[in-house]
Amino acid sequence: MLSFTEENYLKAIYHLSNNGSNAVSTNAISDILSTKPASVSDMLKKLSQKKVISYIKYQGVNMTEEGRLLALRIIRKHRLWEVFLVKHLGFNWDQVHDVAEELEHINSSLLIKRLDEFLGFPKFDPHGDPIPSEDGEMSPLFTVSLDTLDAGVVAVVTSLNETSGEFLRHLDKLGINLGVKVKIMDVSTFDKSIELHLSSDKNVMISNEVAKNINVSAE
Amino acid sequence: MLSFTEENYLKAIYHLSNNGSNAVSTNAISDILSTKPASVSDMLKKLSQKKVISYIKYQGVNMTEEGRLLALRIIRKHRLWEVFLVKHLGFNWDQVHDVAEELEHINSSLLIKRLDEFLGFPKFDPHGDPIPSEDGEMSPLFTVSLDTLDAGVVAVVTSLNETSGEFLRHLDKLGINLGVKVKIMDVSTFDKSIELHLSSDKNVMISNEVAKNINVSAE
DNA sequence: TTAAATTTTTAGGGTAATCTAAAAATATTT
DNA sequence: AAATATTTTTAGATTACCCTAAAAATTTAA
Repeated sequence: MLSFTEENYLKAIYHLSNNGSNAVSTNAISDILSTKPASVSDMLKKLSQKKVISYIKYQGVNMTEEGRLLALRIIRKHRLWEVFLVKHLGFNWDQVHDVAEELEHINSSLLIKRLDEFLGFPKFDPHGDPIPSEDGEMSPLFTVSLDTLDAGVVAVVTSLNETSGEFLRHLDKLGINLGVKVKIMDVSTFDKSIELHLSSDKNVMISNEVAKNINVSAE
Repeated sequence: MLSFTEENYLKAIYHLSNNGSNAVSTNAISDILSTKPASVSDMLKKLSQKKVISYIKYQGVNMTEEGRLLALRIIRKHRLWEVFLVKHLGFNWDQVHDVAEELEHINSSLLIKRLDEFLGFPKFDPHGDPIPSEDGEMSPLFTVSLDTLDAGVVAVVTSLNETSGEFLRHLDKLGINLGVKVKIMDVSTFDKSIELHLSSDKNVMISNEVAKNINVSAE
């Protein structure tokens, strides 16, 4: 059984390792969790003893299969709660993250089983990210980031690489949401900023930086 | 802002003081929370500094108005979640307590506002206990415990004084639930055990001990 | 009303998670 | 490949919560 804090470390490591494949550095973890590298070193020893990561001093961290599964269970809970908050409690997609961050640590397998059922076994959360099954399986997303597409291509926004409130509000202002269909009108040769035509019939300009953080499935 | 643990102490004190009216002893708190009296003494100092209780050494604890309100907010969350678990996730009334005990500490006023709305502003939880409003108001329950009634009286089960799984399962076996109408058939002069006639047309015997823990509203 | 029993508090420690400062290992640059 | 810079770890403290053992206050009983 992992503590609240241990669960947060494990989740951070999972995200940084992209799905458990890469090794993760101490500093990267301390950055994400806003703790000091020294604290991370301490925690890595503990998680290593609990066999959820494999850890060689100075060599970074890898997840064990057990750790990967535990992380996916937490992510499953997080994303199911997000669906509940948006679909049933009328939350906005940029309001759910912090609350889901708390709810994901509630421990009750019955609760999650029933919540999943209640929600109709959703496969994706409100940001378009896939919800892992109880044994860690996920529907893959075949997506690319907006900055890789050429003029003329039509695509649908499916997920984001940035979840800060600032970024989400910026997108809201532009009228860009999950599920919005966009057409690439022009890619500037000057700074690679992109002109988009939205399904709302509006044209907007986004910087290359913004485009990098928007994932779409091309049609 | 109170910690998870501080919230649990405050809630325990609230319950023991019946709604903030009586003084509460250190031992009573340590019993309920399964900690040692020494730990309680430590915590009382902290809660006193935070002005949620008033505390004079060796004299027991009283809640401040601020503390009473905070306790009621936690109880409000607990009971709203219980309604959600039973009404929407199909939990049994004897399965909700532990999960609600975790959910009650999630901090988001928007979440609770929306949950209340989603549930249709319920006034009572699945055990028949009243749900406090945001500013601590509750619908009063005019109830008596079953052991105070005489033969011939008809009443409806509205709440319980015991919430242990054992007790709840015992009642389930007997066919006694919230909302069940009971008629007192006989009160034994030997051990004060009571024969009940249930709305299901069954007759059952309950001990005086059990009767003491069942509250009813007499008709 | 004094002695005994009980309750409550203090003193001193332990563990989990955090920190700062300094040391050790690794990586980069010249 | 030696010097420098960066990353990571260790050492030593701090805070929150909990413990045991002993002391102090209060309550009960003889």
